[in-house]
Amino acid sequence: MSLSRISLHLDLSITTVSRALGGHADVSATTRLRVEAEALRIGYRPHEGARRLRKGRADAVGLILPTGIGRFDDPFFLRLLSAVGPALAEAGLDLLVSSAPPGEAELAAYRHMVEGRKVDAFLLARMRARDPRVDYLQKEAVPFVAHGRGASRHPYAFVDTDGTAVVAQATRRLIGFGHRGIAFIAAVGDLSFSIAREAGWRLALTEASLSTTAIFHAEPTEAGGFDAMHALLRSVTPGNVHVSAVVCATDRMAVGVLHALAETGLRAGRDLSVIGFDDHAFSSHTAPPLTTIAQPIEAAGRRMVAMLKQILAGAEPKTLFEIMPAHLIARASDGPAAETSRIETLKGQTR
Amino acid sequence: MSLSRISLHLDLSITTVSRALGGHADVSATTRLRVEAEALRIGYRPHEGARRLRKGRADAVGLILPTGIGRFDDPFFLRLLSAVGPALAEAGLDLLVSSAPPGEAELAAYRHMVEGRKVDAFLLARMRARDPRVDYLQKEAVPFVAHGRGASRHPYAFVDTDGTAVVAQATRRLIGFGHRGIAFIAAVGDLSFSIAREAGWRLALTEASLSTTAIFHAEPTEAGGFDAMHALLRSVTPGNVHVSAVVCATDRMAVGVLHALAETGLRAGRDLSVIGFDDHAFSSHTAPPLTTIAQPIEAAGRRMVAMLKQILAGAEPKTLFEIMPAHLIARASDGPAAETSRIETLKGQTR
DNA sequence: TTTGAAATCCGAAACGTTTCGGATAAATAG
DNA sequence: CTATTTATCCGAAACGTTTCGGATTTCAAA
Repeated sequence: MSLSRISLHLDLSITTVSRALGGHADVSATTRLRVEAEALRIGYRPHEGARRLRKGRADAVGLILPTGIGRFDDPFFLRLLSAVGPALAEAGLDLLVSSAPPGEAELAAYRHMVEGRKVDAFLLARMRARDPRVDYLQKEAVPFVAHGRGASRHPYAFVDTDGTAVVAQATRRLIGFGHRGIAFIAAVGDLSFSIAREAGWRLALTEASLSTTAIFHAEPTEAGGFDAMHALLRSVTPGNVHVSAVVCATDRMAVGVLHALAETGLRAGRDLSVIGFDDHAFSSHTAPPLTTIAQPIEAAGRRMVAMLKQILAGAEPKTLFEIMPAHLIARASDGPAAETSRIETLKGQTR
Repeated sequence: MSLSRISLHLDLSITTVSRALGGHADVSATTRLRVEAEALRIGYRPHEGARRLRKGRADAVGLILPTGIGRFDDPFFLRLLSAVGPALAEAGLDLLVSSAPPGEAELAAYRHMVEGRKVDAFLLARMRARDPRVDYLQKEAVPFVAHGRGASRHPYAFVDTDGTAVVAQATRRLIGFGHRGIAFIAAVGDLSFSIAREAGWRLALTEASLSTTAIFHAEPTEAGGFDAMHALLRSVTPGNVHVSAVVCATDRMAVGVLHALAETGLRAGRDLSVIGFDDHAFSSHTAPPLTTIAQPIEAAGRRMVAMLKQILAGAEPKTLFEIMPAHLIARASDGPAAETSRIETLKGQTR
């Protein structure tokens, strides 16, 4: 109804109008101008459905948010979304979003989009070490770009933060402060970001010949960090490592740690050093303000879109990857180690 | 290529296959079964583009995230998205997401989806009192359901939280605690949720013949709350109202208030009562845990989708609305008023 | 037996786009 | 002046679906 409107009005064929708008060479400059003017005048927009039907692609990409405990309101995704949205729009790609808890429902959501030919490609976030999503998408040969990387049989396109390097750096900072017992609170599951960050902690500790036994696992939420800190406090008994610092896999966990600490009367930054990861908006407003690590989420999102465009244009996914640096933001939740472990003395006091 | 595959294999016409799958009455039970079996066998999925082209609708709804300072990583949107995603999927509707800062770019994003016929309807969040989005969509006759409501010439479908009632209740609680100077920290701009909440504060205060002059405006972020609290502290001079409690338009602002308070040495809950709104995940882990108000975001999202289905089925938008109750969650950031304003004594001390 | 209705099926057109393979006219080369 | 290239244009088909308006067969009512 629409290309034909222009063609009727200008007394041209539909073909010519289409090719004029498409920027093909076999239409004269003057007709192209006429067509463009008329298209503008009537506010012409190609019908997406028709174009997709004809061209066989959807010009859309899918993103499925992992919901479920601890994942469904992580600021990470919103930051990623708001970076990815405009970048995609500029590339003429639509973004189809759905959400599903990891597991069968999640794969069903991916299948739904793939089989309905709703999207040409996917953006994947929150990678897991062994990720069934990449197995599925590679089997179906639908392209994707991941944020994070796991241990996959076949390589894929990804952008990742160098969590290992920066957490090692943060841990060395704690060692430099004189801390000798440094715990890590990891996320449960095989979330690749947590694994990488844990590796950094482990690296710095073994470099300095310190123990890596003080590791705790919890949901990557405030409540998870809270529980993990309680477990840590319970686990400290004479003979164990004297933990005086904690690095957390995420800021949200660090907030829970701070809370658990405040409950006991211990002062974060003085009695126990705490470092987080993500530098979310609330992290500079905790008590005390959280020393944490900032990762370039928005830049990563834009880079992912750029890669996607390359893949859609025929580039080989395995050649596309980028590891972005993150940097430490020193605030007030860490500092020099006290001479004696405050946790120990606390233990002695309370029964 | 696909309906025809089935029709060839079963020696039926494409028409019959289509109507069998479509559940029409003019196809015998036995053929319907045969068709369904074959469809299942080859994993048939209708081509979305073709269907859209033919039926003239997109079977998709749009949601444009308001980005920009203070908005781009609000947990609210993620919670809304994760509720709305599965509900929409179940209704056979796709969700197209983009993001744009309020203003010209935002309207352009809406136009992009409308004019490309990418969506049949919209979900609107973060309503403003005078919202150019509703003007545009009503002018174009594109259906939508909003979360929140503003002052619009023509009524529209919405679900909203009864922010006024519950904030009034919270304010009365503070009055019951003996507070007489109760400030409100509102969000800048004409965000309808903030206006409604402010009205509740105003209502309870005038009921009790108390002053409503202590109102501050800031970005609805942690930093905004932090700044507003500083402004509040500065504004307290002998002769002014003695503020001993603050109700914040959002939890994120309350976090900033708590931070500013901690900096001065004042204790929230004892020296100054603070109440937030939203009950985000971090709110039970602040220091002290935040007394706040929980609103049913997920239920609201599902209700919005239900309304959308009704509108798409022909219901009149102005008949569809629901105001959902919110409830107060008492934690530790508020409590009885001290005899003398702690802020006053602080003022006296510091120079 | 005839007639009409009911049940079941199907051909063809249409949705709006892109593209293949020419067609026509003008310009250039021989 | 003819032959060939070049510049523009266009008809028709195709993408996969739904639906309109019959067509055919079957069956019961008259």
